[in-house]
Amino acid sequence: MTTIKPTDSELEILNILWDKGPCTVREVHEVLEKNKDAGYTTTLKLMQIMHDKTLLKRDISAKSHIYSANVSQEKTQGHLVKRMIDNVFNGSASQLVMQALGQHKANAQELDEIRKYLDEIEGKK
Amino acid sequence: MTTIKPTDSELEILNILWDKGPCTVREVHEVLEKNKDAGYTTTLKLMQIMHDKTLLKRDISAKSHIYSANVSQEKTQGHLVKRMIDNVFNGSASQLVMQALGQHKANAQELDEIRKYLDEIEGKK
DNA sequence: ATTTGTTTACGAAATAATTCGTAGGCAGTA
DNA sequence: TACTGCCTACGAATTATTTCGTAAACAAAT
Repeated sequence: MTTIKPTDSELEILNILWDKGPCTVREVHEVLEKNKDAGYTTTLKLMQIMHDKTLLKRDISAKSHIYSANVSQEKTQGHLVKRMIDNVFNGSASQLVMQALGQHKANAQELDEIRKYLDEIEGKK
Repeated sequence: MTTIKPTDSELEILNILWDKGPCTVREVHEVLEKNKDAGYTTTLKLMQIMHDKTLLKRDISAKSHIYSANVSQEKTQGHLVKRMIDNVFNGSASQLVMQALGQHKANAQELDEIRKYLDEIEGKK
């Protein structure tokens, strides 16, 4: 089993690639720069390392290499949530759910979605 | 604003202290040993560092110092969940909730608790 | 009094993550 | 051709985290 455990910096980059699709280092870097200041080669190096770890794949046929995520957003989110349930909530998903809802007030539509999802789960039993 | 961001090792120790209350290093270490092997002084050092960071407080009146958590479990869980919502789920708590429920099948009782909690939230509007 | 065991403190090695300087390649332009 | 700008690769410094060896203090037991 492959354990997906990106660092915070890696996650920032993955988020950009999930959002925008395949990008050059330059494009990723420009998005990152909006929130923090880091040198271009720092971003480059990070993405190269992520490629080594197979978190990213790349197309090097052109001069500017094109990187894209090699792990799905859903699977990564799933892994991270599972880790949090185990390490922070002693295995209780419902505890996490309640903390999440308490933390960030969801709107009525979101709450409905969740209800529907609960029905779905319960229906399957 | 104090940002609570314990590392994985620190979280293991906090979990023990939240569970058992104030403990000596020895007591914490014995629990840790069940799951991994690490030297006693490693645990000691970690707890000293956590004390420096004010994650723990301690009573040094006796020879064996007594450590306890200096951050509440609830608040820490809250911070970590918020971080995850922001960094991994683009601010959508409901996305996290659904991933959590998909990840770890909750039992009927847990689902009920969640429903009740949803009602509570909605009732307040 | 000496030994034994348990404790803390300290320092430093080992590992992991982040950052960036510099060099070399290559394309476009003066 | 020579200059400029942008790209990758590489190596290394920096910072954070984890690990542990060793020494000193102290109490209990021999």
